[in-house]
Amino acid sequence: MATIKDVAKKAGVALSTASYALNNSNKISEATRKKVEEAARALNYKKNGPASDLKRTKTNTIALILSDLSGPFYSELIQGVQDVAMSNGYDLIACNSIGGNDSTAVKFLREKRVDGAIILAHNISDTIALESAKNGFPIVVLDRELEGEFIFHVEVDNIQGAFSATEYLIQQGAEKLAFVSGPVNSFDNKRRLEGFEKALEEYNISKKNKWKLSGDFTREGGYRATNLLIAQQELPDGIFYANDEMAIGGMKAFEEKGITIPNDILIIGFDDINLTEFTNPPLTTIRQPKYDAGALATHLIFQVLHGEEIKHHYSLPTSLIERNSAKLT
Amino acid sequence: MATIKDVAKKAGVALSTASYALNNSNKISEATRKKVEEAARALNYKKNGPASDLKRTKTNTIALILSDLSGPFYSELIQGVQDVAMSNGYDLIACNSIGGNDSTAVKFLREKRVDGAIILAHNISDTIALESAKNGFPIVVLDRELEGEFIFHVEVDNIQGAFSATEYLIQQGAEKLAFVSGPVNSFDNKRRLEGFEKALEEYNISKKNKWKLSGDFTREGGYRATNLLIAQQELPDGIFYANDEMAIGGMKAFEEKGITIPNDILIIGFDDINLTEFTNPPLTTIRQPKYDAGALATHLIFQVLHGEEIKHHYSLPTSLIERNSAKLT
DNA sequence: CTGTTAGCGCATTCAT
DNA sequence: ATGAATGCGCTAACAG
Repeated sequence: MATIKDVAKKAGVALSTASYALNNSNKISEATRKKVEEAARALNYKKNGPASDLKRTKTNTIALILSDLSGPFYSELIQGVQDVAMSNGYDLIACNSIGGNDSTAVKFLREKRVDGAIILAHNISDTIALESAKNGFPIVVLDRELEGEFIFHVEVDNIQGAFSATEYLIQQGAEKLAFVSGPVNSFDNKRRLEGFEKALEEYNISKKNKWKLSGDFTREGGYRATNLLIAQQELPDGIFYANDEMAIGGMKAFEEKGITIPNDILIIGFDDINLTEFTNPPLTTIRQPKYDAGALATHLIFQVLHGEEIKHHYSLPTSLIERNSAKLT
Repeated sequence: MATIKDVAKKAGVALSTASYALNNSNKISEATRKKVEEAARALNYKKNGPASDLKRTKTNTIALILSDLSGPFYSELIQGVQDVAMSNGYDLIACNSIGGNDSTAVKFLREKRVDGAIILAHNISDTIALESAKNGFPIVVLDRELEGEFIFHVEVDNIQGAFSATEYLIQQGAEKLAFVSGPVNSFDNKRRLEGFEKALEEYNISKKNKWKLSGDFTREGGYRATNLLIAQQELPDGIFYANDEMAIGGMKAFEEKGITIPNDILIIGFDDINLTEFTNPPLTTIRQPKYDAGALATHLIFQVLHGEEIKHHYSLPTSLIERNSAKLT
C-alpha cells in the first residue's frame, strides 16, 4: 500500500507538502497541489483513516446505536440523523448493541472511534452510557432519562400522546379500557402507562388490573396478551396498545376469534409505523415526530461539539392519526 | 484521558506488561493481570481504537454499505450479516452511500477503517468498488456483477424467480402480461426482465412494448406506471411487478379505479417484503432468501480474510409465496 | 510556500 | 516476567 511518503517522493516534494496538498491547505501552490494529486492518483494512494484519526484526535463521524440493526427501527429517525450529520460534514455509522459489553456499540462508545453518539438501544446499560459520555464526546439518549454533564435527552411526549390516545377512545364511547404494555422497564412504556392512567383518572374511569396486560412491544406479545384478554370473562370496549406492533398482533387475535374492530371493540396504537395504514381496518395511532427527534438529537451533538451550552432535556409533541380502528361510525 | 501508560504506572508494571495483560496474552501471571486490570478500571481506561487499529493494521470490523440507511432495506439480510459477523468475533457497522464520493461509505471503503465490506448500494460506482477491493480487503457485492480478484458476488436467482412468477401468472390463466420494471440500469431489474421474457417465450406469449412500464422500484413509481397502464386502451390480465413496493403502489391505483384484484387482474410482486401479507388482497410474490444472502456474503468475507481460495459467484434460489393477489379461485 | 521534526497511543520486538 | 525501544501513517508546529 502506498503511503503519503510514497506520494511525496513520487511528486518530488516534502512529506508535509504532500499532506498539506492533500488536505486542501491554502498554503500550497496550485502547481504543486496538482503534482501531488497526480502522484496520489498514480499510486492509488488512500489515506489511512485510523492514522489520521489518531493524530487529529477526532474522527468526524458520529454513531447511531440501535439495539438491533435489523429491527424495524425508525427509518424516519435515521433520516433525520443522517440529514443533519451530512449537512454538518460529518459521517454517520449505525451500529448495533446486541452482544452486551462485547457489542460493536460499546466498542464505538469507548474507543474513540467516533466523536459522539445517539443511543436508541435498551440493552446499553446506563453505566456504559454514563461512563462514555465526556467532554468532546456527547451522547444523546432517546430511550431513557439520564443525568450527566455530557448526556442529553430527547424524548417524544409519551405522556401526552398516551393521554390523547386514551382520551380519544373515551370520546369515541369506550368506557371499559385496557392497556397492553411493553416491557415494564422500558422508559417509553412507563410514560405511556402514565398517560393512560392520567386519562382514566381525569375521566373518572376505574382502572382494572386484569386489563393491564404485558405484550413486550412485539407482535407476538400483543397477540398473546390479546388472547389473554379475550379468555377473561369480560371484554373491554377499548384497548390502548403501547405500540403498533402489539396492536397488529392484537388485531390478528381478534380476527381469529371473530371479534370485529371497531364494531365490537376500539383499538388504538402508538408509533405510527409503516404497516398501520395497511392493517384491516387501518390502525388509529399516535404518531411520533421521529424525523424531528433524530434531527434534533444530531443537532445537539454538534452544538456540544462546538462548545455550546445547551439544555439537557427536550420533549417533542405527538399527534393523533385518525384511521378506522377506533372510530365508531 | 488515561492511556495505557498511566495504567502501567499505576499498576507498577512495565508498559508492555500492561499491554500483554490487557490483551490476554498468556505470558502474564494471573496476579499481575489482576493488578493491571484493576488499575485500568480505577483509571477508567479505554484503549484508543484508532491507535490500536493503526498498529495492528486491522480493525476487526466489516462494513455493510447500504444506499440509504433509512430505506426499507432488508432486515433479514442484515440479520444474516450480523449473525455471521458476530460469531466470527467481528464487529459490524452499517454505513450509507448517499453523497457520492464524499459519502461515509466511500470513506470506509478506502481508508482502512474496516477489513472488508458488503455492498448493496447502487450509488457506489463499480470503479470505487474495484479500486477498493484488495488483498486483505475483500468486497462482496449483492447488487451487481463485477469481476475482480478480491470481489465476490452473491445474487439471488432473479431470472429463475421472475420466470416462476410469470409462469405462475400464466398457469392461473393470464394471457396478456405486463411487466412493471425498476430502474433500467439495475442489475436485479435486468435479470427479472430477462426471466419474465424467457417465460413469455417459453409459453409462446407475445410481448408488447406498451406493457413494459417503468416504475423505478418505488411505490409511487408503481402507482404511476399502473395508472399509465390503465390509461391505455387495453388492460393486461396479469402484471409482474419487479418488486413489491411497486406492486403496492399499483394496487392503490387499481383500487382507485375500481379494478379489483384478483378478479379483474392478477398481480404478483418480487421480494416478499414485510407489508405483503397486509395488503388487500395479500400479495403473491417471490421470496428472496435474504438472510441466507447476508450470511453467505459475510462468510465469504471471512473465508477470504483467512486466505482461502473461493469461487467468485454465488446464486441463491427464490421461492414463490402464494397469497391471493394472483389466484383465480 | 516548503522541508524537518516530533509525537498521537498502542503493540511488539528484543533484550534483559 | 519485564523494561526499553521501535514504528504503524499521519498531521501540524516550527523554522526556513
